[in-house]
Amino acid sequence: MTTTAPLEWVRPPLQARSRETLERLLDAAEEVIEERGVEEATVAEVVRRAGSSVGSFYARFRDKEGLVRSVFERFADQALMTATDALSPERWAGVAIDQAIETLARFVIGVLEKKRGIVTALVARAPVDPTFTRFGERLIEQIGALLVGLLEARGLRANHPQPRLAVDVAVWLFLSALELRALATMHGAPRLTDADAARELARMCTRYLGVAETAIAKPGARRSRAKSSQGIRRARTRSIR
Amino acid sequence: MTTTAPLEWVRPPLQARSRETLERLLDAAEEVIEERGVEEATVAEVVRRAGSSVGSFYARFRDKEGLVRSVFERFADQALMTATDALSPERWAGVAIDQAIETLARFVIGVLEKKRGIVTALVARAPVDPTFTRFGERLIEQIGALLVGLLEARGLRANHPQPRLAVDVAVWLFLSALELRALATMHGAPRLTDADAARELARMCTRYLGVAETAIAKPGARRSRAKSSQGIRRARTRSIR
DNA sequence: TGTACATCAGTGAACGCGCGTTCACTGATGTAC
DNA sequence: TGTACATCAGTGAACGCGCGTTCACTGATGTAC
Repeated sequence: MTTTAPLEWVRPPLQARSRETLERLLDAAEEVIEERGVEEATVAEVVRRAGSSVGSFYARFRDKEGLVRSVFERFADQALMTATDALSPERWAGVAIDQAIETLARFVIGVLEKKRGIVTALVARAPVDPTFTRFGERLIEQIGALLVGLLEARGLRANHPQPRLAVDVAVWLFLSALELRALATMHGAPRLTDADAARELARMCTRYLGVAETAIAKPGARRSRAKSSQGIRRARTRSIR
Repeated sequence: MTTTAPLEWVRPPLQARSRETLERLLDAAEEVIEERGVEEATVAEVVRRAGSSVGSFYARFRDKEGLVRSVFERFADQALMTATDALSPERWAGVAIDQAIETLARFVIGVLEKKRGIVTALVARAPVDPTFTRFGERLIEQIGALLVGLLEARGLRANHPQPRLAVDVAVWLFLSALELRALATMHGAPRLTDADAARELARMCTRYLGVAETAIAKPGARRSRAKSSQGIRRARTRSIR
């Protein structure tokens, strides 16, 4: 009633000092969640890692839930930005569509490996929290749109009664498979090597969408596509930390 | 040291009465986990629903973790049994492979909708607990083997450098996609209708595996395959509760 | 430039709730003779 | 068939740990004149 209702998860900092504290708290929280999960990320532990104090914490966040949401929201934003950057048509000029998809798959595998903890937590929250359900939808939609761009730049169109839907389905399959694989790949050797997984996902996409596949390397063979994988490496460094 | 080390999650009941109590505890726990998640499934609440008592609980289970593991193990067993039953070649005699897959997809969608809570909990545990990682692998392997059987019964073989691997990949894609979709589909209308999802998964499998697709119905059209869907309905009633 | 004051930012001990677990006890079931 | 005893099964109050949250206080920063 006094001021505009502050129904936010994080109280905006007003000075540089507290903005830095906020950043440190978010970083520390993301770190602990990544290492030990949301349940283990106690306020005391987060605060300790951030070199802050309990009081400072509650000056920034309404409660612990506010912290968790903020971490997730920041992560979701980064993911969307990274996707946009990684899928810009210029980056992939001159690269065959299936090879582009394969390289992208390897990139996503790498990211998910580092972010397994948060991804797990996010997936676990989706059934409970509409916010994060919608995040997944937005991710698929946006990546779908970008993939359409990649196809159009090559004069390709899905051989399918509903080409646009087909692209979204392909993205859905691609992301689901890699996400679940990332969660399960923690213990022991993975059922499928990273290389196999990436190659087969590319094959699935081209075959399902009915866009011609170029010669996909036989298992064991190596190809060098220095240019495109370099581009991806840049993208990772830039947007995903 | 006294007897053989009882390193089990559940102390085996010795009388009929305590066996019934154990069942009621497991049922109650599964119920609460399904409705409100593992965290909310407190010992007090489980015991209350089971019409039992805290003391009885600790007579059966070493600790709360023992309960959770037992619930998961029971669920995993049921899932494997159901899969075996649902994929027996006799059940699908005379049904085109893509139509069989589409029907199976619809069945899995139905099951996952009812078991969303436990599936979520299982997925969230996979990164932490090798037992449940392995459960996922076993599920894929077993379903893969059964799918090969379905293909062979029709004289089909994956058009792929490594046909057996391709089948496993298809199963991996199939299950991952439906699992993640089940988690995200809780709020509001799903991005993709159940019918669309099932149809496209069937299309993906046939195209990726390179086995001919029969005429897949256009979106909106209805087909009746009373016989096969009847079979599935029986399977659900029998093995999955 | 200096002073006074308001607000922001930070600190950590203390509190209290919720939950898993223990334990002393009562009742039921099985077994030996 | 009956009696005595051992073990199994069940009960719920009490305990204590861990964790989120509060609060009274000190120090830093910005602003008005």
